[in-house]
Amino acid sequence: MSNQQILLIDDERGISDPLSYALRKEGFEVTCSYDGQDGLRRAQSLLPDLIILDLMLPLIEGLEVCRQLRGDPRTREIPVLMLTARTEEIDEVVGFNMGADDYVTKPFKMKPLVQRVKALLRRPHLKEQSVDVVSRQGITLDRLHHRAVAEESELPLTPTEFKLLWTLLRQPGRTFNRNELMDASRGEDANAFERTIDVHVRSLRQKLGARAVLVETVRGVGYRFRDEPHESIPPEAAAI
Amino acid sequence: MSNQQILLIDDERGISDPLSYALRKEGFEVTCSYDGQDGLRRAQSLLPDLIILDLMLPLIEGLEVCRQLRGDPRTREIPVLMLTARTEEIDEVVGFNMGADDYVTKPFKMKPLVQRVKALLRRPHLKEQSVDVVSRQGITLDRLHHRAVAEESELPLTPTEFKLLWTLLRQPGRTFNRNELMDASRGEDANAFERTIDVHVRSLRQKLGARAVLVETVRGVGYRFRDEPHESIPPEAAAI
DNA sequence: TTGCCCCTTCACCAAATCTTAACCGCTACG
DNA sequence: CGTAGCGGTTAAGATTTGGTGAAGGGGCAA
Repeated sequence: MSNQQILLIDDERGISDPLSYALRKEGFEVTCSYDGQDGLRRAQSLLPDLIILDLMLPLIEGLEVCRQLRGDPRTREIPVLMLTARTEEIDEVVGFNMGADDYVTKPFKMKPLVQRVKALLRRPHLKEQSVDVVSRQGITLDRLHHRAVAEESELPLTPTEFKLLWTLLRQPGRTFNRNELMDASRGEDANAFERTIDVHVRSLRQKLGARAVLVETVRGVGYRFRDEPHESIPPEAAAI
Repeated sequence: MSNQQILLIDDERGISDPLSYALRKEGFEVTCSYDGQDGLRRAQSLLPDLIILDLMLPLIEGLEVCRQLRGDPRTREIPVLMLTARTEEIDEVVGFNMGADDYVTKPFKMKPLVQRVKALLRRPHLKEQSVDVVSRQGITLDRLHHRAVAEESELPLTPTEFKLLWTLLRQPGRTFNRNELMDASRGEDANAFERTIDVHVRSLRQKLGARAVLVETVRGVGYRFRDEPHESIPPEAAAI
């Protein structure tokens, strides 16, 4: 029981069985569930370290399960890896902005999937690592498909704008100075006119429309993505 | 930018100037010092994230500076990058085991040096890495997010005010003279009208409202942040 | 090659912020 | 009391910073 626990919710035994086998061989403790309702119940009682969730499920479908997981404070933080059958479904997932942390399309290779699982589990607090989807405040970025969605409607971002937003979105609330944004958006390269960032930010804001306010200017420093939900900054924690 | 701060101690302007320029362009906040004594003082008031130290210095030579930095608990953990003129000197330095964290021989290329600097800063140093959050008496400063919070409500500080408060807050009870506060808030530049600080202190106090008393005036010397584990902060007087 | 898209610069403006300097009142001390 | 020194206040002027419109260049596909 000292191992990490994974809850696998999928009704297709053809998927479920080999996957659970593979995961167990990697040393994980795997619990299987074959429909949404049961999966949800187990998630809430087990509080596993990770949930692998099929999009198409009997009784309650995957998206709804995901939504409910996110709605419950006990399960809110558990990483969810979504399995989808068709590529188009991804759009749906991304579009509904259900907060899956990553997803994989079926059919999938076992190795890469296990890798993704490990990556998600390795991530302790920071939302980083090899996550391909980031989603905040109604904006979802998928860097695999290079798609940006804001509340159903797709955002036609240019590569630079995308990387910029990706960087900001990955660490909401953190302020980045123009240099950081510079080499985040433009690979390496280094020295360019810092103000270039401003121009990109501008066009980004234009495309974000009403959501433009989420990209905040921190005068004298740089930019940051608004991060409101929680307020708690460790009070007396980091004293010298 | 109240981002990472570097103290550069080197008397050769031919080295010092271009290096500080390069580092600033990378987004660091650089303070220069041109002799060992001054450098040591500044290190203790600034508590920078990194110190670049020339081995050959007027007044107090580099090794001695390094030794004293290591002897002071406040500066003990700050990474030191040593600059030496000749390769043989490195052996000497290493031999004395003064605890420099890295060495670079002059002449050096700018790029690699900046790389080393970044590496040192990235490294989760001995204990905990550089402090990004400071919190005292109900006031919390977070330089990563660039947020100042006093009892739930956010303080809209200007960059200078932020740095000022950051400096005071990091060493509560310690009195800083106006020069120290000057180069803490004004990154470099040095001798401007000292009274400028007074004006900043005033606007800082205004924004602190009831907590203004925490920024104390030490007549004839400078300012300090109140340290005493104070009991109750004025209850109703919160309005400005 | 042309046209289009995207990135980068540049110039200009308004707003935010910093500095300076003058004026005041308070405090310490004979 | 009287005075010098020091910090508090204020307001105006100087400077910095970010927003914006537009021009120029490069890459790429038609």
